[in-house]
Amino acid sequence: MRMTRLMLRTLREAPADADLPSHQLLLRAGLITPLAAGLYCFTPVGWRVIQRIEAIIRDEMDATGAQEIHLPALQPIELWEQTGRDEKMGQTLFRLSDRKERGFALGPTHEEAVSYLAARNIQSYRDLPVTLYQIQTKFRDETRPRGGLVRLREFTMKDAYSFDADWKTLDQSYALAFDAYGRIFARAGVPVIPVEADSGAIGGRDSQEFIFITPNGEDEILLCPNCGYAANAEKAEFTKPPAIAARPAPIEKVSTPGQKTIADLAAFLRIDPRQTAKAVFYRVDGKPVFVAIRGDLDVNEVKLTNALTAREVEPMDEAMVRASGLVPGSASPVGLSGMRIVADPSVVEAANLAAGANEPDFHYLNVNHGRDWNADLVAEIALARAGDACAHCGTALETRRGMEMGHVFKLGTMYSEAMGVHYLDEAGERHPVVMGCYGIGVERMLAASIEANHDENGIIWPAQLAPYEAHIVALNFEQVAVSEAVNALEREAAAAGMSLLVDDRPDSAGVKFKDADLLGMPVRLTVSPRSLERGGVELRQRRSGEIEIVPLESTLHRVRALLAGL
RNA sequence: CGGGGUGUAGCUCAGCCUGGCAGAGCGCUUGGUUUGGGACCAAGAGGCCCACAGUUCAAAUCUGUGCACCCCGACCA
Repeated sequence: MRMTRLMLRTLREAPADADLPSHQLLLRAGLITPLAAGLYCFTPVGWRVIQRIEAIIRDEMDATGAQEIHLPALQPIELWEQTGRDEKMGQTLFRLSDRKERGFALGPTHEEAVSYLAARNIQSYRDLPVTLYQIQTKFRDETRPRGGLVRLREFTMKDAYSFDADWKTLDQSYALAFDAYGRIFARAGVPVIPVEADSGAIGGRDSQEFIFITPNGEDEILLCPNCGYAANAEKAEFTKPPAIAARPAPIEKVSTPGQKTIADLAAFLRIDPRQTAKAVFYRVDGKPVFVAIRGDLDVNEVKLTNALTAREVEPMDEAMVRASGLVPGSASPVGLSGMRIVADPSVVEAANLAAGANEPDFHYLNVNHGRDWNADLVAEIALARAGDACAHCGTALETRRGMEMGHVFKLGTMYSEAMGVHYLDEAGERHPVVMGCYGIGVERMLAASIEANHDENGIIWPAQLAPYEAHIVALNFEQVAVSEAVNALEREAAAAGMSLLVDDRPDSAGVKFKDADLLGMPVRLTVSPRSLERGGVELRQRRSGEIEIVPLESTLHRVRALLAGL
């Protein structure tokens, strides 16, 4: 492709509203153009990269025996009502209606649709196992799109779904997908680590995320430097610091003027925060819930949501706090009525805790669960933090930020039961199919690859993502010797199925070199009177900056050899 | 949805406080000189100053209300 024909506009400066390096470079290199929040147009060069990513995904998915399909993005709302997810997805689901006022939704994911398809094509154990996948547009009315291509409202997802006769063979299907993911991300130049994750709105049992560790990520990951345990903060297990042992003593009310936070209270009473009970209030699906946890710990809202099998958990607003008769800063589970009390085991097992007295400026000492108050539900709801002990080996956990690149779930039978995906076994008995699902965000992968592969001058494409295999910078293109050399390279590349980007613009050398660095092709070939005089073409590797002069005849051969090694 | 920020040329931004002709650099067009790291000269094109309402003789500027976009938190690939 010649740049004089290519629709591409590079920018010297990054638009002011771009923060992430990937977002800035995508805009500066002219790969995308914003249309609205969370919506981007892809230019010819940008789209080529998307297609390269999709090609890698297809290659690796096909290699596992998965079969590509295509499902509609536009779906009748009844499909979502069948699994109850029209409710569960809430505002995230884009809804619309047709001319006859029939309700539709734009698919944010495709478990329902694929189950519909599977139910009509899978009948016998002989049809199993099977894994289906598609690369398709998803629509999510995100509360906050962000980071350029990191979080979009319309995006492309590779979503795969496995169908098995039982959990044992699901494990095999899951392992196949898991291994394929490792290869896909490696080929795209995105280093990832698998971490344990919560399964969220998709549901199911085991689930793991492939996380690209980057300070620009949205997720918090806890890592054990010793045993390698890795989990999303919302899921992470840890060993809590032990409670301070004590024999139950009589409850006692004390004056604590102005002491509202745990830190204040502990300092005022000269006790360890572990000897206090913390009260946090939540609005759970519209109802007030009182949550008690030991003072040195924090509540993990995802764990809380799961423990309550709730749809929505949010901090209680002030109006509800007041209406509930709670005294912020001195709230107490003792004598509390009118709302559910959820407690972390830490606060149930500890003795003689300091807790609020539900009266401003007063706290109780020696509060004991089972004697002074009772929880309606005791569940592990503590949030793991940096420095907490690894549940497996006791080493202090570390935290990192990360970007979720892919997510794999063992769904089990929840969708197959709701959608009627059954098979008959050898004995003629009917069973729900056991499902798994596996997703990758295509645009996010592009963003992550740039995050992982760039320098101050621009993008450095991994060989398999590069929109063109080499970037020819032609200087003095009007000179016959130069244009003939370029023509020869183009003819040879076409015959060999290689793609070249040829800068045949009349601009100055500096402009062309800057653009070549910005656009980031792994190999730059400079063809100029000077290079020809020196014996051919100047070949420069984008990542290393290494330069060599190669004879014209062997240039593409050399390029191929280099790309194979990248 | 809560908190913060920003809306002026394709991009980066001045101008706004203290109301009075719409600005600069880059980019774009034309002509010329250049051609190994964002060259130079000359001449141009390009604006509903986010929208609406108000105050005023007069509004990019002051007031109000919306809207859009970005960033931080609750959701997800």
